Amino acid sequence: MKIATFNINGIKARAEALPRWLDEAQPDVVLLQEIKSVDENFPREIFEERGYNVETHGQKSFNGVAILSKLPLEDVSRGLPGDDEDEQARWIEATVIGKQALRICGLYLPNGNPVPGPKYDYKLAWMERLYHRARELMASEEPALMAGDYNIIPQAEDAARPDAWREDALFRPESRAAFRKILNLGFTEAFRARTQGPGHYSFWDYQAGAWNKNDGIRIDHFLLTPQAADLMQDCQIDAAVRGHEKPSDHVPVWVQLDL
DNA sequence: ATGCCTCCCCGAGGGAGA
Repeated sequence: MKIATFNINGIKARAEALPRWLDEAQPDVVLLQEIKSVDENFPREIFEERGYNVETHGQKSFNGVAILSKLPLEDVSRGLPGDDEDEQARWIEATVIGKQALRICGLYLPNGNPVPGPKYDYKLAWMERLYHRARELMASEEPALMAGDYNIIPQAEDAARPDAWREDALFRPESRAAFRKILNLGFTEAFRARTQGPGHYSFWDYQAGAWNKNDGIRIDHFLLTPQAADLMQDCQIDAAVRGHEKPSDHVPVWVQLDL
Protein backbone atom coordinates (compact mmCIF):
# COMPACT_ATOMS: atom_id res chain seq x y z
CA MET A 1 0.00 0.00 0.00
CA LYS A 2 1.43 3.32 -1.13
CA ILE A 3 0.47 6.23 1.13
CA ALA A 4 1.45 9.81 0.33
CA THR A 5 1.28 13.22 1.96
CA PHE A 6 1.11 16.35 -0.16
CA ASN A 7 0.61 20.02 0.78
CA ILE A 8 -1.01 21.20 -2.43
CA ASN A 9 -1.32 24.93 -1.58
CA GLY A 10 -4.89 25.29 -2.81
CA ILE A 11 -7.08 22.67 -4.50
CA LYS A 12 -8.34 25.15 -7.11
CA ALA A 13 -4.80 26.11 -8.09
CA ARG A 14 -3.80 22.43 -8.27
CA ALA A 15 -6.87 21.08 -10.10
CA GLU A 16 -4.67 19.99 -13.01
CA ALA A 17 -1.29 19.24 -11.43
CA LEU A 18 -2.69 17.05 -8.63
CA PRO A 19 -4.59 14.57 -10.85
CA ARG A 20 -1.59 14.45 -13.19
CA TRP A 21 0.60 13.39 -10.27
CA LEU A 22 -2.00 10.86 -9.05
CA ASP A 23 -2.11 9.23 -12.49
CA GLU A 24 1.66 8.92 -12.63
CA ALA A 25 2.43 8.01 -8.99
CA GLN A 26 -0.65 5.82 -8.40
CA PRO A 27 -0.83 6.20 -4.60
CA ASP A 28 -3.50 4.16 -2.81
CA VAL A 29 -3.99 6.80 -0.13
CA VAL A 30 -3.16 10.53 -0.12
CA LEU A 31 -3.24 12.92 2.82
CA LEU A 32 -3.72 16.45 1.49
CA GLN A 33 -2.97 19.71 3.29
CA GLU A 34 -3.87 23.33 2.52
CA ILE A 35 -6.88 22.52 0.36
CA LYS A 36 -8.00 26.12 1.08
CA SER A 37 -11.60 25.18 0.35
CA VAL A 38 -14.85 24.54 2.17
CA ASP A 39 -16.09 20.95 1.94
CA GLU A 40 -18.95 21.87 -0.44
CA ASN A 41 -16.57 23.35 -3.01
CA PHE A 42 -13.96 20.56 -2.97
CA PRO A 43 -13.92 19.01 -6.48
CA ARG A 44 -14.57 15.44 -5.30
CA GLU A 45 -15.46 14.23 -8.84
CA ILE A 46 -11.85 14.65 -10.03
CA PHE A 47 -10.83 11.99 -7.51
CA GLU A 48 -13.94 9.83 -7.41
CA GLU A 49 -13.68 9.24 -11.17
CA ARG A 50 -10.18 7.87 -10.47
CA GLY A 51 -11.53 5.46 -7.88
CA TYR A 52 -10.76 7.39 -4.70
CA ASN A 53 -13.01 7.76 -1.70
CA VAL A 54 -12.85 11.39 -0.53
CA GLU A 55 -13.07 12.76 3.01
CA THR A 56 -12.50 16.47 3.60
CA HIS A 57 -12.14 18.80 6.57
CA GLY A 58 -12.08 22.25 5.02
CA GLN A 59 -12.61 25.89 5.87
CA LYS A 60 -12.84 29.08 3.85
CA SER A 61 -9.59 30.45 2.35
CA PHE A 62 -7.07 28.88 4.70
CA ASN A 63 -5.78 25.53 5.91
CA GLY A 64 -7.99 22.49 5.24
CA VAL A 65 -7.03 18.80 5.06
CA ALA A 66 -8.41 15.81 3.18
CA ILE A 67 -7.95 12.10 2.60
CA LEU A 68 -8.15 10.32 -0.76
CA SER A 69 -8.26 6.54 -0.58
CA LYS A 70 -8.81 3.76 -3.10
CA LEU A 71 -9.54 1.46 -0.14
CA PRO A 72 -12.53 1.88 2.16
CA LEU A 73 -12.25 4.43 4.98
CA GLU A 74 -13.91 3.91 8.35
CA ASP A 75 -14.30 5.91 11.57
CA VAL A 76 -13.41 9.28 10.04
CA SER A 77 -12.70 11.97 12.65
CA ARG A 78 -12.12 15.67 12.04
CA GLY A 79 -10.22 18.12 14.24
CA LEU A 80 -7.36 17.54 16.68
CA PRO A 81 -8.77 16.87 20.16
CA GLY A 82 -7.91 19.09 23.10
CA ASP A 83 -9.38 22.52 22.26
CA ASP A 84 -13.06 22.96 21.46
CA GLU A 85 -12.40 26.63 20.60
CA ASP A 86 -9.97 25.77 17.78
CA GLU A 87 -11.64 26.71 14.47
CA GLN A 88 -8.70 25.88 12.21
CA ALA A 89 -9.05 22.81 9.96
CA ARG A 90 -5.70 21.08 10.41
CA TRP A 91 -6.41 17.44 11.33
CA ILE A 92 -8.30 14.49 9.88
CA GLU A 93 -7.98 10.81 10.67
CA ALA A 94 -9.53 7.57 9.48
CA THR A 95 -8.98 3.82 9.39
CA VAL A 96 -7.96 2.29 6.06
CA ILE A 97 -9.03 -1.28 5.58
CA GLY A 98 -6.34 -3.24 3.76
CA LYS A 99 -4.94 -6.70 4.59
CA GLN A 100 -5.14 -5.32 8.11
CA ALA A 101 -6.46 -2.05 9.47
CA LEU A 102 -4.24 1.03 9.53
CA ARG A 103 -5.11 4.24 11.37
CA ILE A 104 -4.00 7.25 9.30
CA CYS A 105 -3.83 10.83 10.58
CA GLY A 106 -3.33 13.78 8.21
CA LEU A 107 -2.08 17.01 9.74
CA TYR A 108 -1.21 20.57 8.83
CA LEU A 109 0.79 21.87 11.76
CA PRO A 110 0.71 25.66 12.30
CA ASN A 111 3.56 27.70 10.82
CA GLY A 112 4.03 29.72 13.99
CA ASN A 113 5.73 32.87 12.68
CA PRO A 114 6.48 35.44 13.86
CA VAL A 115 8.43 34.41 16.95
CA PRO A 116 7.59 35.36 19.61
CA GLY A 117 3.85 36.00 19.41
CA PRO A 118 0.37 34.49 19.55
CA LYS A 119 0.91 32.46 16.39
CA TYR A 120 3.98 30.82 17.91
CA ASP A 121 2.09 30.18 21.14
CA TYR A 122 -0.66 28.51 19.07
CA LYS A 123 1.92 26.33 17.30
CA LEU A 124 3.42 25.07 20.54
CA ALA A 125 -0.02 24.53 22.11
CA TRP A 126 -1.11 22.60 19.01
CA MET A 127 2.01 20.42 19.29
CA GLU A 128 1.16 19.68 22.91
CA ARG A 129 -2.29 18.49 21.78
CA LEU A 130 -0.58 16.46 19.03
CA TYR A 131 1.63 14.85 21.68
CA HIS A 132 -1.44 13.65 23.58
CA ARG A 133 -3.05 12.14 20.45
CA ALA A 134 0.32 10.58 19.53
CA ARG A 135 0.55 8.97 22.97
CA GLU A 136 -2.89 7.40 22.48
CA LEU A 137 -1.88 6.01 19.09
CA MET A 138 1.28 4.55 20.62
CA ALA A 139 -0.70 2.99 23.46
CA SER A 140 -3.04 1.30 20.98
CA GLU A 141 -0.11 -0.91 19.84
CA GLU A 142 -1.63 -0.98 16.37
CA PRO A 143 -0.33 0.06 12.94
CA ALA A 144 -0.87 3.82 12.73
CA LEU A 145 0.79 6.85 11.19
CA MET A 146 0.69 10.63 11.43
CA ALA A 147 1.76 12.39 8.23
CA GLY A 148 1.60 15.84 6.76
CA ASP A 149 3.13 19.28 6.74
CA TYR A 150 4.72 19.49 10.20
CA ASN A 151 6.28 22.92 9.56
CA ILE A 152 9.31 21.58 11.46
CA ILE A 153 12.89 21.38 10.20
CA PRO A 154 14.10 18.54 12.43
CA GLN A 155 17.88 19.01 12.00
CA ALA A 156 20.32 21.44 10.38
CA GLU A 157 20.90 18.91 7.59
CA ASP A 158 17.22 19.30 6.66
CA ALA A 159 17.80 22.85 5.38
CA ALA A 160 20.06 24.00 2.56
CA ARG A 161 20.84 27.16 4.58
CA PRO A 162 20.18 26.33 8.24
CA ASP A 163 21.56 29.67 9.45
CA ALA A 164 18.75 31.47 7.57
CA TRP A 165 16.21 29.55 9.69
CA ARG A 166 17.78 29.85 13.17
CA GLU A 167 15.18 32.30 14.51
CA ASP A 168 12.27 30.93 12.48
CA ALA A 169 9.32 29.11 14.07
CA LEU A 170 10.14 26.09 11.87
CA PHE A 171 13.60 25.68 13.39
CA ARG A 172 13.46 27.29 16.84
CA PRO A 173 14.77 25.00 19.61
CA GLU A 174 11.32 24.92 21.27
CA SER A 175 9.69 23.75 18.01
CA ARG A 176 12.27 21.05 17.43
CA ALA A 177 12.09 19.91 21.05
CA ALA A 178 8.31 19.55 20.79
CA PHE A 179 8.79 17.45 17.64
CA ARG A 180 11.42 15.27 19.37
CA LYS A 181 9.14 14.82 22.38
CA ILE A 182 6.62 13.20 20.04
CA LEU A 183 9.26 11.14 18.21
CA ASN A 184 10.62 9.96 21.55
CA LEU A 185 7.32 8.26 22.33
CA GLY A 186 8.70 5.64 19.96
CA PHE A 187 7.70 6.81 16.49
CA THR A 188 9.83 6.12 13.43
CA GLU A 189 10.46 9.13 11.21
CA ALA A 190 10.05 7.17 7.99
CA PHE A 191 12.31 9.13 5.65
CA ARG A 192 15.27 9.25 8.05
CA ALA A 193 14.92 5.56 8.84
CA ARG A 194 15.93 4.88 5.25
CA THR A 195 17.93 7.86 3.97
CA GLN A 196 20.71 9.75 5.76
CA GLY A 197 22.62 12.92 4.98
CA PRO A 198 21.87 16.43 3.70
CA GLY A 199 20.22 17.60 0.49
CA HIS A 200 16.75 16.05 0.89
CA TYR A 201 13.95 18.62 0.91
CA SER A 202 10.17 18.72 0.55
CA PHE A 203 9.59 22.50 0.25
CA TRP A 204 11.14 25.21 -1.89
CA ASP A 205 9.91 28.81 -1.66
CA TYR A 206 8.39 30.30 -4.82
CA GLN A 207 10.67 33.32 -4.34
CA ALA A 208 14.24 34.04 -5.35
CA GLY A 209 14.65 30.93 -7.53
CA ALA A 210 14.76 28.65 -4.49
CA TRP A 211 14.01 25.52 -6.56
CA ASN A 212 16.68 26.25 -9.17
CA LYS A 213 19.22 26.81 -6.38
CA ASN A 214 17.94 23.75 -4.47
CA ASP A 215 17.45 26.10 -1.51
CA GLY A 216 14.93 23.86 0.24
CA ILE A 217 13.83 22.54 3.61
CA ARG A 218 12.43 19.17 4.70
CA ILE A 219 9.24 19.81 6.66
CA ASP A 220 6.79 17.14 5.43
CA HIS A 221 7.09 13.99 7.49
CA PHE A 222 5.72 10.50 8.17
CA LEU A 223 5.71 9.29 11.77
CA LEU A 224 4.99 5.57 12.14
CA THR A 225 4.08 3.57 15.23
CA PRO A 226 6.34 0.53 15.73
CA GLN A 227 3.61 -1.72 14.32
CA ALA A 228 3.47 0.41 11.16
CA ALA A 229 7.26 0.75 10.97
CA ASP A 230 7.48 -3.07 10.88
CA LEU A 231 5.55 -2.92 7.60
CA MET A 232 7.60 -0.18 5.89
CA GLN A 233 9.20 -1.18 2.59
CA ASP A 234 10.13 2.25 1.22
CA CYS A 235 9.90 6.00 1.80
CA GLN A 236 10.69 8.60 -0.86
CA ILE A 237 10.30 12.29 -1.63
CA ASP A 238 8.97 13.04 -5.15
CA ALA A 239 11.20 16.11 -5.49
CA ALA A 240 10.89 16.24 -9.29
CA VAL A 241 7.25 17.29 -8.92
CA ARG A 242 8.51 20.74 -7.87
CA GLY A 243 9.79 21.23 -11.43
CA HIS A 244 6.47 20.40 -13.09
CA GLU A 245 3.95 22.85 -14.55
CA LYS A 246 2.27 25.15 -11.98
CA PRO A 247 3.64 23.32 -8.94
CA SER A 248 2.80 23.60 -5.26
CA ASP A 249 5.69 24.90 -3.14
CA HIS A 250 5.68 21.46 -1.42
CA VAL A 251 6.21 18.06 -3.07
CA PRO A 252 4.71 14.65 -2.20
CA VAL A 253 6.37 12.33 0.29
CA TRP A 254 5.27 8.69 0.35
CA VAL A 255 5.72 5.39 2.15
CA GLN A 256 5.19 1.88 0.85
CA LEU A 257 3.77 -0.41 3.55
CA ASP A 258 3.35 -4.20 3.32
CA LEU A 259 -0.39 -4.00 3.78
C1' DA B 1 15.56 38.35 3.29
C1' DT B 2 10.64 42.18 8.62
C1' DG B 3 9.76 38.95 1.87
C1' DC B 4 12.43 38.73 -4.20
C1' DC B 5 6.23 34.75 -5.30
C1' DT B 6 1.82 32.53 -5.07
C1' DC B 7 -2.36 31.62 -2.97
C1' DC B 8 -6.84 33.19 -1.16
C1' DC B 9 -10.59 36.52 -1.00
C1' DC B 10 -13.07 38.49 -5.51
C1' DG B 11 -13.18 42.04 -8.98
C1' DA B 12 -8.54 46.06 -5.46
C1' DG B 13 -5.04 45.16 -2.90
C1' DG B 14 -4.18 43.02 1.63
C1' DG B 15 -3.38 38.82 4.62
C1' DA B 16 -0.97 34.52 4.86
C1' DG B 17 2.45 31.42 3.89
C1' DA B 18 7.55 29.44 5.29
